[in-house]
Amino acid sequence: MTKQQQIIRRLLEQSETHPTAEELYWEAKKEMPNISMGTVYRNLGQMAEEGSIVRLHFPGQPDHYDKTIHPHDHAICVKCGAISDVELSSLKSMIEDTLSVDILSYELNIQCVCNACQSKAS
Amino acid sequence: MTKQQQIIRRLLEQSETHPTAEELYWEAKKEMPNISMGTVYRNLGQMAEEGSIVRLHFPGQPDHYDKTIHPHDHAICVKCGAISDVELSSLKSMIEDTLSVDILSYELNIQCVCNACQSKAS
DNA sequence: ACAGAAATGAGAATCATTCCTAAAGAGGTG
DNA sequence: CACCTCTTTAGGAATGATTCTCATTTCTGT
Repeated sequence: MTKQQQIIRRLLEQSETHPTAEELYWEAKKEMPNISMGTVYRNLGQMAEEGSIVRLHFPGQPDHYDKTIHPHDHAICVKCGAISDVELSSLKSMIEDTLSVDILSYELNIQCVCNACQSKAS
Repeated sequence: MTKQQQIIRRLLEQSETHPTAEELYWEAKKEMPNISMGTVYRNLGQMAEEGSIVRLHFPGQPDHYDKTIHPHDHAICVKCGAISDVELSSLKSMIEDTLSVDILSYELNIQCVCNACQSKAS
C-alpha cells in the first residue's frame, strides 16, 4: 500500500460528507502537493471494485464516494446538494421477494429538500 | 411541434426497449437523414423536463429514455445489458414513511442477471 | 544491492452531453 | 401573399468527468 493510497483512504474515512474524487484530490494535495488526479481516480476505482468503499452516482454531477459499505441508500438535497445516508432496512428483501432474479446490487437515490433547507425556505 | 420532435417522440413510443439518445438518433436518421444529435438531445431533454418521458441514469453508460412515465423502477442485466421495468408499488410510500422530508423524486436501479441469461449460463 | 513487478505523475484521449451561432422554419397579421 | 417575430434546427465546437498511456519512480523479495 503506497503513501498515496493511505492518504486517500484516510481522507475518505475522516470525511463526514460523501466527497467527490476532485474534493479528495484537493485535500490530498495539501499533504502531498504533486499527487495526481489520475492516482486519486485509480485508487478510488480500485477500492470501489474490491468493495472497501462505495461509489455513488448522481445524475448531472461527478461521482461521490462513501466510506460506509454497510448497505444503505442516499438522499440528495436539490437545494444545498447535501447527501445524507438513509436506512431502508427491508428494501433489499422487498426487491428480492418481488423479482425472481439474482440481485447483484442496487442503488437508490432520492431527490429531496433536506430539513435544514426546508426550515430556511419557510 | 416540429417534424423532428414528432419523429423522436414516435420512435421512443414505438420502442420496446429503453433506448439511448444515440440509438434514437440513428433510427431518426433513417427517416430524416440530416437530423442532428443536438436536436435529439435537446428534445429528449425538454420532454424529460416537462415530464412527458423519463430519463434513466445507469453508471458507466449513456442515459436511457423511457416512454413510461407511470412511476416504476428498473433492473439492468449485467450480462446482456437489457433493461426491464420493475414494479415495486409500495416503495414510494415506504420511503416517505421512513424519511420525514419532501421527496421530489427517486431513482432505483437494480443490477441483476436476467432470466434469459440465467438460463443460458447453466 | 538488484531484477522484476506494481504504482505514480503528467498530460493526452475519450465520450456523452451541452452550448453556440448562423440559417431555416413556423405562426400570426394585415 | 408578404412581412415580421419567435422558435427550432444543423453542424460543429466546447465542456467536463473520467480513463488511458507511458516513461519514470517506488516497492518487494532474495
